[in-house]
Amino acid sequence: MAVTIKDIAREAKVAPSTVSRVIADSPKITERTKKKVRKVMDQLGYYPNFHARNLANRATKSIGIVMPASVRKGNLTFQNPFFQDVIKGISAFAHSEEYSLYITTGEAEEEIYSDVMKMVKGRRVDGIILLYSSDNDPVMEYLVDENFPFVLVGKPPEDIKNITYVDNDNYAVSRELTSFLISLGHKRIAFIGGHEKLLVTKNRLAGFLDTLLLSKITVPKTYIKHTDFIMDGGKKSVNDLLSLKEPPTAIFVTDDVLALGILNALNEKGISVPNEMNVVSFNNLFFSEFTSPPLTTVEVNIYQLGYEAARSVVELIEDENSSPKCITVPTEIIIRKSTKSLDGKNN
Amino acid sequence: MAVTIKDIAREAKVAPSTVSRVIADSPKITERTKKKVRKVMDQLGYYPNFHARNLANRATKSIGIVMPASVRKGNLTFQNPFFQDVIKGISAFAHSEEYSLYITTGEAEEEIYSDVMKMVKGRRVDGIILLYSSDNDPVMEYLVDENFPFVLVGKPPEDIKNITYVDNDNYAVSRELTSFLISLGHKRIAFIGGHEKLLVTKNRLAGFLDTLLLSKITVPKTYIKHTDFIMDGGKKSVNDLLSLKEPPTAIFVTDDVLALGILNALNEKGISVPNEMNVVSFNNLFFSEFTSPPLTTVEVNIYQLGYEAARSVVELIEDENSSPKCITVPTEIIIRKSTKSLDGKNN
DNA sequence: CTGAAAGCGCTTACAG
DNA sequence: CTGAAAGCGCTTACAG
Repeated sequence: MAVTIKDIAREAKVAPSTVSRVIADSPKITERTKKKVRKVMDQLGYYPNFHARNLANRATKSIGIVMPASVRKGNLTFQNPFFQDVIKGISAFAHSEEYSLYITTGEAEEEIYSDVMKMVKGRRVDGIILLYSSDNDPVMEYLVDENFPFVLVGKPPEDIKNITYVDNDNYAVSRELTSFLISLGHKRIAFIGGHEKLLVTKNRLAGFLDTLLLSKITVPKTYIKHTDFIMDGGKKSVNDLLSLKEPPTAIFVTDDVLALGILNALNEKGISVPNEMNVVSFNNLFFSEFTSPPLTTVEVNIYQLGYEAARSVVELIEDENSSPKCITVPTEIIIRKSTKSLDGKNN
Repeated sequence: MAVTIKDIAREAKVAPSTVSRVIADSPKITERTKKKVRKVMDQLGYYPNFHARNLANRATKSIGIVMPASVRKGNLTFQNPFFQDVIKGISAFAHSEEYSLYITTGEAEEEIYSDVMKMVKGRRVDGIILLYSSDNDPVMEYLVDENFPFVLVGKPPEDIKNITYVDNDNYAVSRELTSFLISLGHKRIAFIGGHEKLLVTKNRLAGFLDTLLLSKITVPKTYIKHTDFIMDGGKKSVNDLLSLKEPPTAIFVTDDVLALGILNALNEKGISVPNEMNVVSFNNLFFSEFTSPPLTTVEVNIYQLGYEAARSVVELIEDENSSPKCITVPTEIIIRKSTKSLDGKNN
C-alpha cells in the first residue's frame, strides 16, 4: 500500500495532524519539526492522497473542460485545431495555479450533459469552462441553475445574464472585415458560416449584415449559407453561390477550417482566388498561412482566450465575492493573398 | 450542502449501507427496497461523491493522458491535430466504459514528470496513456519503475521491455512508401523528420534507409534532416537540400504538419510539386487533402490508435493478470498529387 | 436480505 | 506549538 500520513507520523514521532500541517506549510509549526517531518516524507516517498484530501477539503483543485458535441468526422468542430489551442491556454494558467484539468468525453449532447452533471454533482471539479456557446443549451442552463462556477468561451445567449465570459468582439471585427472587403470594391459579398445556433456564427453574421446595410448594399438571402461540414458543406455552398445569376465576388467565411474546404471547392471549379473570388475568414489557425492562396483571416488569439478563461474560473472559485464579468480578447485582421482590390490593384 | 447517502438512508428508512448497495446495484437487495431507495434518490437529487467513493474503493475510474512537451509555438507538436484526434479516440472508448479523462498541463519535461507523479502517487488515475515515445524518457522510466498500468501510443525504446503499446508498423509502411517513390523512378530521395529522439522518427527513418540500401541506392548524409519547427525548420531544410550539387527529386517527410511547411518553402522557392519535386508524408491529417498540391501521405488511423490505447489501458487496470501486448493499427498509403512518375507519367 | 461498525487518508476546530 | 478526536461521504466484511 501507499505510504500515508500515519506512516510519516509514526516514523517522525509526531501526530498525524502535525504532518498534515507540515504539508499545508502551516505557520504554527516550528521550522525544526517541519524539517524533521519533511525528511521522513522524502525518505518514505510520501505523496498526499488526492481523494482523501479533496474529501476533507471539499475542493478539488480541478477544472472541467466541456467540449462541444461533434456529431461525426468531417464535422466542423471534430478536428478543429481551435480546441487544442484553447486548451493549451487553459492548461498554461491552470498549471501555474496547480489546477488539474478534466475533459468531457461525451460526443452527443445528452452525453455531454450527463458528463457535466457527474462533474458538478460528484464534486469532481471546482469550476467549469464551456468551450462553446449556443442558444437553448441545456448544459449552460444547468450550470446557471446550479449556480456552479463556470466561464464561457464565447458570448452568452441574450436570455442568459450575469455570467462570466471570455470572448473576442466578434461583432466589431466582423464589421471591420466587411468594411475591408467593401474598401476593396466588393459589393456582392456572400456569407458562409458554421451552425446558426452558435453565438459566434450569429455575432459574425450580425456584424457582416449591419455593415452592408449601413453601406446600403443589399444582401440577397441566397448569399447567406450555413453548414457544419467542411467538405460536403463547403462544396455545396460554393456550388450554390456560383450557380446564381449574380454570383458574389467575395465570400466571408466564419472559420478557417471551413475556408479550407471552400478554397478547395473553388479550386476544383477552376475559380482563381483572389482574381475571380476573394475569401476572408476567422481564427488564423496554424495552416491558414499555408493554404493556396494564404488566407486573409482574423487573429482571435485562441490561446489567450483559454488563458483568460482559466484565470476567470479560478477567480470565481477562489473568491466568492467576485462578480460576473466579461473579458474581451483583442483581434487583428491578417491580410494575406486571398483578397485583393477588385480593380486589379493588390489590396 | 450536497445530499449524501445518509440523507437518503434517513428518508428511505434504511441503513446507509443499504443505500450504498442500491447504488452498486447489488443482487443482495430486494427489488422492492431498491425501488424505494431509488425513488428517494431521485427526489433529493442524489449523486455519489466522487472522492468519497474513490477513497473507499481505491480506484478512480479515471485515465491520465500525458501529452508531449511542446516547448513553444511553432513547434511541431504544439498545434499538431494528431493529439486532438487521438484524444477523441481515447475519449470514445473511455466514455463507453465510464472512465474519465485527466490531461497533463505541464509544458516542459520536468513539469510533465511532476504532473505524472501527482497522478500516480496521489492515486488520481487508475492508468495512464503516454502519447509519445522517446529514448531516455524519465516519465516512461518512472511508470515502469512504479509498475503503474500504462499504455504507450508509439513504439517503446529498445531497452524498455514488457510494456503494452499501440502503434502502426511504421517501419513496414516506411519501406512501402520508399519503394513507392523508387517505383516512380526516384533515386535521389531526401528525408526530413521530426526530433530524432522520437521513436516514431527513428522507425520511419529506418524503413526509409533500409529500403534504399536494399535497392542499392546510396543516401548522402546531407539528405537526412531533422527539425522540430514547422516554419523555420522546414524552410532551412529545403534551402539546404536545394543548394546541394545534387539536390533530391523527392522528399520523404515524417509528418503532414512538417510537410505543410515544406510545401510552403518549396512554393516560395518557385519549385513546382510534383513536377520538380515530389513530397510524401505521414498521418493524413485533415488538411492534407487541401494542400497544394494535395499530399500523398500515410493514413495511420489516429482515432483508432487512441481507441485501442484506451481499451488496452482499461484492460490493464481491470484485469491484473493481463500481460503486456502490442497492438498494431493498420496503415494505408493515400496517393494524391504531390507525387508523380519521374518520366512524366502520372503516378 | 439488511444493519452497525470500521476503515479509506486526509483536515481542522478544540484543548492544552 | 502539538495532539486527540471528529468528520468528510463513501464501501465492505461481519453479524444476524
